[in-house]
Amino acid sequence: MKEYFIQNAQDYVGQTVTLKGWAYSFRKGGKIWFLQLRDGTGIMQCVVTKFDADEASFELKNVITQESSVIVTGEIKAEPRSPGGYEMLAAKVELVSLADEYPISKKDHGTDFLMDNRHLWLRSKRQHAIMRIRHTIVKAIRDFFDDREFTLIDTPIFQQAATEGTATLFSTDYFGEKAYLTQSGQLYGEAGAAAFGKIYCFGPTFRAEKSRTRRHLTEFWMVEPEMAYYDLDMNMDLAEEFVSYIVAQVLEHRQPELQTLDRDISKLEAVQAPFPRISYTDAVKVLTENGVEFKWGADFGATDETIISNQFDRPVMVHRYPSAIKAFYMKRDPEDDKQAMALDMLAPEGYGEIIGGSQREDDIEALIRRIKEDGATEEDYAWYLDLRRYGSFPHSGFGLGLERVVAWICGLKHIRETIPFPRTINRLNP
RNA sequence: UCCGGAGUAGCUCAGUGGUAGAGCGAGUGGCUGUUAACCACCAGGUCGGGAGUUCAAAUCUCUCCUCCGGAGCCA
Repeated sequence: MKEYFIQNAQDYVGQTVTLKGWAYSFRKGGKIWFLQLRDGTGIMQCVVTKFDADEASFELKNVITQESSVIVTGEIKAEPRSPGGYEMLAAKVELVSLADEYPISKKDHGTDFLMDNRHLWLRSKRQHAIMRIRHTIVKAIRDFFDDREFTLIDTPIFQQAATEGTATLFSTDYFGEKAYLTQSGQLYGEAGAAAFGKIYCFGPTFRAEKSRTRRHLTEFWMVEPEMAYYDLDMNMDLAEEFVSYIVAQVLEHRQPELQTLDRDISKLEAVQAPFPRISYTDAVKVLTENGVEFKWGADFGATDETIISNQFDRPVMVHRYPSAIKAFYMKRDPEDDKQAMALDMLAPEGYGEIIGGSQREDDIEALIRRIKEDGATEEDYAWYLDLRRYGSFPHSGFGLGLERVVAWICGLKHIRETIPFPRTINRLNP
């Protein structure tokens, strides 16, 4: 059976087709009514008149409600007066199911109300645009790595130990044993890199931090590539190529959606490699020059990140952070032990950190020393240390937070709109 | 955890001691080109919960709850 979708309307001009969807909105007149039909791919204006449609179809105007499911058959025409440029002259409108009074009207609603109705809110134009851009970003991520000799290695969500030791994790009972929901797949990714050379994992990540800001979710998606024989510079080369590719793909495939969101396209078009790279030490100078009192050794706060990223029109990579504020597995700078071979990528326009990564420590003695400094034991990291014991190798990787990238590319004020069903400190439902 | 803000009709809000309000949405009627349509009519309230002050509390006081924003922490 032939299926017809609204997004392909230009191919149907002059044809009589059947569209299946929901009544997004309508205007009712005495002898004519307009039905905006939503089918998940787009919105089609259907014109139902007393003369062109059968009587039962026309009289539906007296009963149909917003979001009722309907099947409409009619001829597609190019029509400049229609919002989408095309419209259907309906011959038949079949009511599949009459909807109860729909909670979401076209007027303003508060975010909390909309989030309580997130399962319905997803039907709206704006949310539709965001989710389709998210989809394109996910596809770009997979295509990018799949086209560059990376192998997908899925890493476990239940983990026995924290990856970085600092963050608060969700714990759960695992048949009498304590297990944590993953904070990162990286350690497993390193095992993958030793087996396959270049790998990536891409899945949900959990943080139990009681963060309450527009940049935080308790459950979010992270993609983490890990590359054998990559040093910090190669890591940064890959990261900038990766992010420029994602932005380019969205610009190529999602112009209407960006327009729906009123996104300033020129800001995205500026995102071209190479990205500026500055050391942590230079970033501190930038802060000092901007009147911020900042001591070398501290971590950047949200406003510090904004000041740094505002110096540039594209993402900036800050590298060589103080080792004291970075994780134990990051390689130390051979030229200065106080610095770790870490990199953070800060998105423009104040969207903050979208990538965190590093060259990994490949010296087993240095690694053991740091594990002990953190109060852990060699046994805790037995299998991880094996990776250094059996053919240690220089390697690097990074993690990119999907939702922050979606928020940035879509120009959203809050990260909670970037994922279909956000999980935040105060939201577990719907 | 800390700091700040909010809670009144289905929704968005106004209402600072004296009879509970508006717009939108719902309902009814009208309209052959609507784009958040328009016109007319109409229904709709535990003012977040509890306690207190007062002749009188949505309004003042105390307390609890819920939500929002920010800090910290992070992608």
